[in-house]
Amino acid sequence: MKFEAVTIKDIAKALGLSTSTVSRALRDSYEISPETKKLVLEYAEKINYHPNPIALSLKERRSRSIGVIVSEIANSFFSQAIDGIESIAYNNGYNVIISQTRESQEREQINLNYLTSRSVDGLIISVSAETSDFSFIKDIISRGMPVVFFDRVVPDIDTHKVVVDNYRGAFDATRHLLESGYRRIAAVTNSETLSITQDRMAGYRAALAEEGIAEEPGYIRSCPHGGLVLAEVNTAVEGLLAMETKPDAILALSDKLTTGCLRILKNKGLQVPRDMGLIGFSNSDLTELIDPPLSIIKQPALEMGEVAMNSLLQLLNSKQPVTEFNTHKLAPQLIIRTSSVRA
Amino acid sequence: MKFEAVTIKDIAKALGLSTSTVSRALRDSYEISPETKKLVLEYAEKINYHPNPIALSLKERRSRSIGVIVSEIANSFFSQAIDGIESIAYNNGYNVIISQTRESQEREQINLNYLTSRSVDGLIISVSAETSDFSFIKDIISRGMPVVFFDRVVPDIDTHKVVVDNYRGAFDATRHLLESGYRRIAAVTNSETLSITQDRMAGYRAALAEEGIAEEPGYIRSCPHGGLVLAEVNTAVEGLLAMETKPDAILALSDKLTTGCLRILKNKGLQVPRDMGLIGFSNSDLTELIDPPLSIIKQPALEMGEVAMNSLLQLLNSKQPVTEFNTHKLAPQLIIRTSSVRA
DNA sequence: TTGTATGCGTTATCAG
DNA sequence: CTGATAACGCATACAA
Repeated sequence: MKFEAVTIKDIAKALGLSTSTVSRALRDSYEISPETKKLVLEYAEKINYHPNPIALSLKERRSRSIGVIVSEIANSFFSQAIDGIESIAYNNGYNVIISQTRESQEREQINLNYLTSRSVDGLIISVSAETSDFSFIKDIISRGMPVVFFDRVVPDIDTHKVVVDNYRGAFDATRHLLESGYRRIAAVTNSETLSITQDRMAGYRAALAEEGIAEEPGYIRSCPHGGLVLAEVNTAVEGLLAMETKPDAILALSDKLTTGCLRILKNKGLQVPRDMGLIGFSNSDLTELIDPPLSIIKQPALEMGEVAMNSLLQLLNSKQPVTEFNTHKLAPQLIIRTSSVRA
Repeated sequence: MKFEAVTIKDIAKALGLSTSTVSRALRDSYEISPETKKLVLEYAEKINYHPNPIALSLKERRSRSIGVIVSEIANSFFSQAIDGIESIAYNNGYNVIISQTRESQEREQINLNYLTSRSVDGLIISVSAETSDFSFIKDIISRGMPVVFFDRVVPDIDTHKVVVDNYRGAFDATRHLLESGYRRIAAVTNSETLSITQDRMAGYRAALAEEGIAEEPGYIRSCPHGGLVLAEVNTAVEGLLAMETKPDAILALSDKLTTGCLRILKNKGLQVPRDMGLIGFSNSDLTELIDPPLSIIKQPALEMGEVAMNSLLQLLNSKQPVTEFNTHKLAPQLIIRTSSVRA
């Protein structure tokens, strides 16, 4: 017994009307008599009629669903952002289809392909760490698919973007470390190709430069898969600790990297910030409960999701092709929790 | 410029063939000549043809997408479960549409209604805390919609279910507290109507009974919205602390409740487990980094999601109506991290 | 005010 | 081997 829904035909047959009359009655068309309308509406209600959205999609050439592509759902930042996206989507009658790339360019391509041919009406994308070839995304945009980037954006693609001020976040955090007395500040970074990595590194460098501190290349350790592969983080931190002049603090450039660094330091018996300064981007909900509480740079993930979805709605609802695009740059929250006095 | 996809018609026209021939060539039908096939396939490739899945859905009466209904996406347990669901779905060519209820029965109804009106081939549901009337879910199942429950199941609805052994989890945790010397163990619980709450409370009670400890009603504090509303948790914990014979330990029955209790205790200057024992269900990723590390009952969320999706696939792929249903009961992981010696 | 015919993109059935 | 036609469920231009 398959899930068989009632169709307009069933109503028409039962009431001795034509499908078009029923259709119009259901849509409350002005050209249907009140009696017929009442008849149809009541019967539809009674047999629990719901229009088939697939048929509607085929007709209207839109599905009222949007696709979301992130690297990993089970990540505080992304799940909070998806929460925000879903809220706005729900309020506007859109379904949200999610898919994850696990930082793989190939999966990104496949998902993109799948979703666009799946006739989603629009896409919200945070690109994968591995992706270097954006021609495919460019292509679907140029073919008229509304796309909004969030978090990991592609600078030279012209469309709505939603980010935090990554430069400022990293700058402020680095400066805070400097003000706390740290001088040898290392950076554990995400894939270098990501916009967010570049912006954050720029902030890091600027803060150091401002203090007249020369950049020490050995202090910059990149994790191409952004901490998704824990071994990468391990290598990075071990590398730092093995240096002759060890850094005295670490700036971690993503959620996973922050908790990864913290975990590794702890495993080695090093306490933060007593033995090593640490501050990083994070949206985990327990950083305040760590003892001593961890200082973090927090992104307004929920709000970013909401803004992204609202931006997408704007694209979806505009009849004219949109040519002016916004880059929404929200403020990151620098949350200082540890005593600022250096050990 | 709308996103216009290439259709079979375009290929047919360009190649001077009929749509049926093109369709068959694309599906590699045996009745098409190799030359024609080659011609069609190459051209399709060239112009980047992809079949319109909406048209296919209409024809095949299935959408190759499934719906997931949870109370909140931005929750470690659920986001990990969704991760697992998406992985299996992806491997099997299904899209995942997520929606959240925020523990509201009304939103659950609306989402259910929206998803079932044919746009989804099956559903994976974790019911909302508020829901008491399950007739609607019963109804859609009886009408043939494949449904799998996970985590929060409805006991008297007959379908596949995926849970952890909640009884055992709570039982073991409570016994651990008892073995550590705690005697006045309180329980901060989720909505009483939830299956998981009942099972966990049964485990809690059994462990106490085994030790000959009488149940103290004042020690059981319920949070109808499962910690989604922080004030609820606050009231619960404050209530416990205000009692003349305060409890010496707390069993927290959900993710949000565990971190909620911890946060509140900390805010009051009470340290766990020195001043108050605490153990609870949690899937947060930082519990090991708290100092002293927090003991938790962890659910294999990712695996639960995978099992749920696999169960749903079984329903989706069976031609016969399924009459035998499994309840997959996975083992919760009791992770003891704090020193077991009572203060 | 209501009914008939057409099309959205695809495949299955039936002809040729 | 290939083509014309109907059907999936719905909305709408066109008839009546």
